[in-house]
Amino acid sequence: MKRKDFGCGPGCPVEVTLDLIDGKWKGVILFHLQDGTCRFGELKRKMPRITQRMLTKQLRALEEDGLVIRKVYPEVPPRVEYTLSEMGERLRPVIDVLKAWGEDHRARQVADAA
Amino acid sequence: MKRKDFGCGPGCPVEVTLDLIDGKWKGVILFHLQDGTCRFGELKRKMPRITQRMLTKQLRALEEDGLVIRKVYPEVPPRVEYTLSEMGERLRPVIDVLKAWGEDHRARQVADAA
DNA sequence: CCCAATAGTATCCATTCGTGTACTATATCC
DNA sequence: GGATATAGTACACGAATGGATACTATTGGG
Repeated sequence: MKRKDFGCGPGCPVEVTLDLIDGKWKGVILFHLQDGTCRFGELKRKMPRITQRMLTKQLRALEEDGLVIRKVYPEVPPRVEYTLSEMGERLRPVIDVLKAWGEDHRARQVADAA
Repeated sequence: MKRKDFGCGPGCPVEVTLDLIDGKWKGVILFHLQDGTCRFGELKRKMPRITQRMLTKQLRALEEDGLVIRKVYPEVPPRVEYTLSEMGERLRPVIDVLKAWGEDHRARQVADAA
C-alpha cells in the first residue's frame, strides 16, 4: 500500500489494483499460491532466482495488504504456510490475464526477432 | 522496463506484463487512452492530481516501451497527440480486469467499513 | 510590454525499492 | 561438537521512483 490518493477519478480503480500487486516478485508469488497453500521453502524452490530476503519481504507485504494468509505452526523446524486469502482468490482472473498477456507478448517478441 | 530477469519460470509472464504497466499513473493513463487519442493537456485535465512532470515522464516511458505512440505536429502552440499502439491496444482486457477488480475491491471496503 | 495557449525541460530532493551479507533460533542426527 | 532442516531477522547500501520548483520556447492577442 504505497501510493495513496489519485483523486478517485474514473481510472482510479486500475491503480488501486496495481498498487496491491505491484512490486517485484509479487505477481509470481500470487501466481504460485493460486495452485494452493505453500510453505516458505516450497515457494523459494519454485522461484530459483528470488532471494530469501525478497521472498520474506514480499510475502509480508502481501499479508499486510490482506491478499495472503500466513499460518504459523508451533513446530520445530519452523513450519509456516502461505495461502491466498478470499481477497487474494478474487485476484485469479487478474493474474490469469496478466499471464496470458505476458505470454502473448513474449511470443510476439520472439517472432519479431526472427 | 526495470526489472530484468526472473529466470523465466512459469510465473514469469505475469511479471513481464506488470513490468510494463507498473508505475504510478501508468494504469490511469492507459485507461484514458483506451477512449482514443489524447493531447497532453487533455490527459492532464482528466487526472487533476497528476503533475506535469509525472505525466511527461510516464508518457515517455510508455512510449519507450512501445505501448503508446507520440505524434508531434509542427504547430504553434505545440500540438502533441498520444495514442495506444497496437501493443497497447492489446492491453485492453488487462486494464479492464484491473479496473473491475479495483471497483469490486473498493465496494467491499466501503461495505466492510459500515 | 504582459498574458495566454501548448508541451514540455532542468535541477534537485526525499522516500522507497530491491538486494547483499551476515547472523538467529530450535531440534535432531552423525 | 558440526551439519541439517526450517523460516526467518538485522543492518547497510545503491538505484529507482515520485514529486517540487523554476524555467523554456513559439505565436497571437490585449
